[in-house]
Amino acid sequence: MPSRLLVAKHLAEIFKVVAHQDRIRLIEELRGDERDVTSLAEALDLPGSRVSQHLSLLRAHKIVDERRDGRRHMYRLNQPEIAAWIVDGVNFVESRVTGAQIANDEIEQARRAWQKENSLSEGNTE
Amino acid sequence: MPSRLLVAKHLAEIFKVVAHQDRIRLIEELRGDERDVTSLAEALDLPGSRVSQHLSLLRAHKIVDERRDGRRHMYRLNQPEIAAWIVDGVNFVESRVTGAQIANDEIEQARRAWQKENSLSEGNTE
DNA sequence: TTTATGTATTCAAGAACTTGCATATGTGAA
DNA sequence: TTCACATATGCAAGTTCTTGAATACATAAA
Repeated sequence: MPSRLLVAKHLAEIFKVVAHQDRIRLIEELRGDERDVTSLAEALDLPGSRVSQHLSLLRAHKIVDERRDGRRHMYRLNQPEIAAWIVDGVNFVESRVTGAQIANDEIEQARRAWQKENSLSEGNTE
Repeated sequence: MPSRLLVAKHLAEIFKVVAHQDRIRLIEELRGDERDVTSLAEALDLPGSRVSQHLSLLRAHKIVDERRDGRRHMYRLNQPEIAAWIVDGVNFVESRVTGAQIANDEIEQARRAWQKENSLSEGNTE
């Protein structure tokens, strides 16, 4: 089987895992520090079991790592660069969205916020 | 805060559109030139109607543009940078995949191919 | 010039499959 | 036991794929 097809398949898997509002927000929340499930559930305003389900998917795809601390389960990004990659996707949202129901202002604002915190957590320059 | 949620939602949409083996390959095929449906269907070894369905989704999300030439429908990437963005995603496949059923060799090979053709299409004409 | 024929592509409808979510139950630490 | 979280189950909702018919255009024949 041609390697292109295989790679396309695996890429599609990655995209599928990330292609969810809540999982994107989880990755967003995890940019900086590691976090426990309860704090993530509060931040996202979702039931803990749902957050746990999402995290287990992210974990299965090695996007996050888990560590136990007493009865808390701490999660962190396994590959922090993935957050930056997602931010790049915002560029396509922005141009795609012209004339749609979301204001470019809001996107710009959110992008700045992401990037600001991203560069804090990665400690790099632009 | 609400803008973050909105952006996450729109990002998720983009990811969903791209999160399919065949659509990724279509974007791949379209990196260089515009192409007609039949040639894409042959390249991907898929029935034309399926290719057409995928293209119409990509079109709906302004990822591709369509132009008619006689009885052919020519498609091209609306935002060619999206191809480069997808290539970046290969990095996550690669590290995620260690110990899985796909050889890193194959990924590396496919990535080189993608990037080579990408820089051709972005730098000069073919 | 109309009519017929072939070719390129889209559109539509349903079956098969996948994902998301709520709820309930299970596990291990304090 | 309670807290913090994970996992199982099952159904609703969404996606993908197949098939087949519809549209659009080009060309050739009458």
